[in-house]
Amino acid sequence: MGKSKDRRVERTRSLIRNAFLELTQEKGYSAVTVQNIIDRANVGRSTFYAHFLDKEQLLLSEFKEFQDFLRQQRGNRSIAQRDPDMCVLGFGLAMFEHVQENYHHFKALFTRQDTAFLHQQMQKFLVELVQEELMAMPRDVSSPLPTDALAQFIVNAYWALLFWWCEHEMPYSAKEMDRLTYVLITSGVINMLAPQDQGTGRGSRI
Amino acid sequence: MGKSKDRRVERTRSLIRNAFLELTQEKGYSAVTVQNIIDRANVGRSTFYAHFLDKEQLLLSEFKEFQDFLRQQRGNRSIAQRDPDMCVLGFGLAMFEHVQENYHHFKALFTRQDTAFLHQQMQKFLVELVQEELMAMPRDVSSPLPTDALAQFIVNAYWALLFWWCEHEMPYSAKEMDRLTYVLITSGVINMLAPQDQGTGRGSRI
DNA sequence: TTGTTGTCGAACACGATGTATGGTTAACTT
DNA sequence: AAGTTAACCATACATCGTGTTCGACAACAA
Repeated sequence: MGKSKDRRVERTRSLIRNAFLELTQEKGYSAVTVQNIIDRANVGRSTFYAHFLDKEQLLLSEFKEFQDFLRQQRGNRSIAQRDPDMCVLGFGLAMFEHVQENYHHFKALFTRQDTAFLHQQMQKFLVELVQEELMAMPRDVSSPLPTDALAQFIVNAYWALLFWWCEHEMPYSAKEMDRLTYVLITSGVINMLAPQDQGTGRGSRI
Repeated sequence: MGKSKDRRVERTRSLIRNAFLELTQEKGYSAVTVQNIIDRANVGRSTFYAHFLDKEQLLLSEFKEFQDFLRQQRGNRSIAQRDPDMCVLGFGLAMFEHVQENYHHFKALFTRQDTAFLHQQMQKFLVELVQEELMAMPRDVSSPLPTDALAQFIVNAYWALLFWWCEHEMPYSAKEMDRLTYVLITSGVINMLAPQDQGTGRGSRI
């Protein structure tokens, strides 16, 4: 199971998907119409609606693959066996690397203004993942900020730098970016977790 | 000058503006149509288009007021005479306070998913302001991250917490939020500015 | 082969957009 | 107070994109 049933649906979905990505790169998401897509894909109108409810659903299905990838990366490294230096966002490096590989798709889908709602969607998803990680860590209960706010902070920091990195054509390596983001975040976070403890800024443990 | 010329235009713009804000609160931005607005405002169709090019322009004109407010707040405190504890985002506190006052408008305009492009717009604007502040500060030139990336980080941190705060019906005071955000940011930022110097987390100077 | 299922393409109803026009009235001007 | 301006209204209209429906046909699985 899991394999395709009908070669036709495979073909059609692929045609639509490619046409969509092409057009999005060319004109930006909101400028692309369903008509454009089915013209480029050479596919009947009703066929499109047989596969996707919407232009937006098509986008989200694309975006879901990225989500699955990240969720998988998170699973790969259990919290216990993880390098302490990498523990703020276990899949942070993997995220930078994946974006680097799929640079053009990512830029088309995320860089434009008209896909801003994707950012929100993405951040919401990431916040959940990070929150789970945070909750699995031993931390001061009397911490001034609740876990979800902290997660929001961390995710936004990662996303901000990821976005900047992508907009500026990736001037650093994925590893450097992950490292920079990590340093930028952790010392501040340390203070939130254990206010009495003076963070050294090079602390390897949270 | 600066005053209104015609009472009619004042009245009409106000009617449209209010109808728009009401409807946005009720249905969310994207669900509101021009037809809805002019019905609620009891205004002719052509009248609407005589004042605004677009539904989007109407939104942006609303949003521009917030921008002007922040720019003004920044101007109020010159960088030199500012309390060192407040120097990451000079207008940070003012921003939290302003959002608190216009809570419902803010929530209607920024909290929904379909206005996500406003976030981007807003962050872009804030990044420029923060970047100016950063450049006016003495800092290590060999800093690993360029100024704009750093500004992006700071703005996203503020925005993330502002957003969280607003979504959770403001569980803390504006002052507390500003303080928390400040602490969360600075110690990490210190490390970026002067890597050799070990940040203490309570550093009062950048 | 036979029945099922994906696809085609054309047509259609619907809703929203933005423009144009000529008449009406309220607000400014003197 | 009377005259002038221009903001407003109602209506109509062309346009465009959407999402649905339907009968005919072709590819698929059994």
